[in-house]
Amino acid sequence: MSSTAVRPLRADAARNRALVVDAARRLFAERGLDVTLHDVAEAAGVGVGTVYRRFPDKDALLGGLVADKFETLLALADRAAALPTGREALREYLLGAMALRAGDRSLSTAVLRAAPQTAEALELRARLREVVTAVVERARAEGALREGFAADDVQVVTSMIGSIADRSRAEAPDAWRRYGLLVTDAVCPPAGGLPPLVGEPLPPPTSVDCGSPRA
Amino acid sequence: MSSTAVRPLRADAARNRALVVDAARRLFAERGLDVTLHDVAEAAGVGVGTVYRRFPDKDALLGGLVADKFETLLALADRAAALPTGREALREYLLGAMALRAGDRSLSTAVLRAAPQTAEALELRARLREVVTAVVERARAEGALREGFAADDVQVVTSMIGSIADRSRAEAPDAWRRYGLLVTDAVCPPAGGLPPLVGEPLPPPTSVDCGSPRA
Amino acid sequence: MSSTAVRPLRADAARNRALVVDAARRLFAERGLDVTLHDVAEAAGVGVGTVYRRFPDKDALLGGLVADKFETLLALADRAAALPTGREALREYLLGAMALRAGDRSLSTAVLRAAPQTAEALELRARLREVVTAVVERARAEGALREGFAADDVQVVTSMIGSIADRSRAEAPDAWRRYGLLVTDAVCPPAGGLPPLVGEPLPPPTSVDCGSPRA
Amino acid sequence: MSSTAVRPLRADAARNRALVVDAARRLFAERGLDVTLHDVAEAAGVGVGTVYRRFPDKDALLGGLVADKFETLLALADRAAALPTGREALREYLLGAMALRAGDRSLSTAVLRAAPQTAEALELRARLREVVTAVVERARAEGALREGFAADDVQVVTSMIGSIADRSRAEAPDAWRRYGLLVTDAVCPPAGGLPPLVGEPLPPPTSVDCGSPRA
DNA sequence: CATGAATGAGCGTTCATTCAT
DNA sequence: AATGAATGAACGCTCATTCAT
Repeated sequence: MSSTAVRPLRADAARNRALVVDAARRLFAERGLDVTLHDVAEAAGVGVGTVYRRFPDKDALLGGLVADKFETLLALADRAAALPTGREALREYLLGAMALRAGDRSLSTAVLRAAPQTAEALELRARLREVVTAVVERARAEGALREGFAADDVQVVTSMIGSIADRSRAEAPDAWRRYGLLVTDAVCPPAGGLPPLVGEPLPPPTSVDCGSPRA
Repeated sequence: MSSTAVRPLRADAARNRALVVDAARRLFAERGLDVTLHDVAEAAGVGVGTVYRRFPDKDALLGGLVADKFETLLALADRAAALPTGREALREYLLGAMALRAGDRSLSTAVLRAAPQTAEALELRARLREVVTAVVERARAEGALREGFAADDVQVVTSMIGSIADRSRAEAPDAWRRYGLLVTDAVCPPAGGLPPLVGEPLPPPTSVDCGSPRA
Repeated sequence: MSSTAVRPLRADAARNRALVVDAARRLFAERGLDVTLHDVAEAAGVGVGTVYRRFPDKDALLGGLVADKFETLLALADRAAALPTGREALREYLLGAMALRAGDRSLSTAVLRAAPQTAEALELRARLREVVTAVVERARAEGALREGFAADDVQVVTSMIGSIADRSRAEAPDAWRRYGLLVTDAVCPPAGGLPPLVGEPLPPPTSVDCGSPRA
Repeated sequence: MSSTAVRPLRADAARNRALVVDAARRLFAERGLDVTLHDVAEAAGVGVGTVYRRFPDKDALLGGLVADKFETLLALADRAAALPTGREALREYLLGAMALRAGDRSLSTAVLRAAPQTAEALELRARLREVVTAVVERARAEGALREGFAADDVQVVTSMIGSIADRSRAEAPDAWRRYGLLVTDAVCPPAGGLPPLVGEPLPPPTSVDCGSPRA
């Protein structure tokens, strides 16, 4: 059992690794994927070499963040699955996943091109998918689901809302909720009929439409 | 009226500008935002310097593409507005705008950061907004609109769908329609009740979610 | 005929290209192949980008120098071939090639790993080889050649002497001649019998032996 | 004698030094001078810090290898000196030294820039020189030596052949012998007259000539 | 005006060397 | 004394932008 256990990092190394990950998460969340590793290193207060010591390249760093994200989503899904009805569970998960996604730009802009093919990330993803599928099927069984909606659609609609959040994060970090609810209601309407939309429309930004601005 | 009229470009200058815009549109649509201006210049058959003479920087060039887009959208809106019911008109416009947006990667990924404060673009936008508002209000008057939905929400939901299209354009250029209809139905349900979703879910790409991949 | 003719470089471009080539030749000759292209650019008084505009990468620059070298060697071989006897011709070429090689470190240290597969260089090399083969065969016909020596051995012995020259260039730029003559005499002895070696031995440098020090 | 004796290293320190030297010799011989000190440390089973404790920098480590080499050469020279004639002895030593040199890339390519001013190395070198001088003088006395050839020329011609070996080690590790014999014959011809050259010419590598390729 | 040559900061990455543990 | 984490200058190379021709 001790053979595969990685030796724990030295105290200073662990601290620096955490600094790097924190800085990376923050910068990627704020500015998307075109932050440089020099930026990350500087924000973490370490040298570039230190970043490269922990992560073989930029994608590995991004991939590392992704694994964290999966863990958070899995915890969310487990909490949601514990709710009494499928409807509540699905709405809880959808809105929760959207909120997570809305809070972190890095995981959207382009990040995961080839990135996180780590065994860890893949396994977490598989487990997450199981839980989400169960939740979706419960909602379907209750007749609470838009006909034809599938478990794999969950990540798509989440992503969609994420792109809105990326646009408005700076001025109105919660503006995405108006659209998150619109879509959640479309997938799985609330028990008591559709309420009016919350909040205000996102004003036309600068142009007819726009994905996620960078830098 | 003559006071705002900029002096018309000389014939060859205008032709060059058009060459640049055409080339830029094509390249950005094909290859996303990381084409170099040398690529654009070469594709346009002009020197880089010529591109810079017409557009102060890369962003301005991207912005320049927007004006064209507005014209197309305006034509679409006019056609939609001619339909007999507000419901039909709004659904036509929404799905049409989504389709336009889905067909052009350049205008999504990161494009319009500061973008198109040209007088031309602003005026087109204003006119477009008027037509869309009229369409939305007709739908509202018919009771065909989700309560609280506003004209300014149109560009937001269009953009949302665009981000999905960006993700899947390469493998399944029409995959966005499944979600475009989901959202359109949420905004303005079809007359005969909700049909099942069309198509198949977009498979999870590499990760939990992802905005618009680049390059 | 004009279609394949490359358009002549603009005056400034040609001047800068020449500056780059001159600087590169000088630096490579002095310091071997580990000069950086920043060094070359600085020595040439241009920006790095300019170097990269003319030569796609470092190897291309090295390759360019190689073509020049072949031309010089070819001229030498033609001159040597015009001498009355094969013995004189071969000795002239050997000592001349050694001298050229001794004067330029760049073409030795490691340069031509993969480098000069340009059509130009290959053709020059082929022509050079023909002329050298003719010279070698004339010497063989005269009985002036060490038995078994082949035309392809010429470049090897030249290279050998070059490595000596690299060692002593700084202190005694002509010290290679002692060994160049030793080897030339071994390949093709002078008409009147072996004279004593010229010059003095290269003193043991720092160590038992040493190829070509770098930097 | 005790005054120059440095305090002996502690047993473990001495063992570590030996581990480092062994690993360095092996890696440099295999892969040339661009192995990193991390590679050396890892191969030695110690930390990089330990390497630096024993050798102030990379050059010093390379220099450290030289002392070993001198010991081997000294043993070779002693064996050669025991042969009955000066001619045999000199040829034995020359070809043996060339073979040693040909077998180890590390000691050639660039290695000994500032190298081995250790007392140990200097003393070994001095003793080696004495033995070699004696061998050379015996050959001279027998009339077996090219006129003017000096003991200090031995290391030069050895080095020369080494540079050839570096070029061909990968494909034909014994190709140097053709040239080693050519040079040995030029310095000290065999008793029965010059035989034809052995082997085949080294084919022109990629270019007219080339010292010691790296990596 | 159009051209494309020139620029140089900045990219991701490496590695000799230092120093806290 | 030994370790290996940390450092940061430097590498080859790119490309948005400027400016001489």
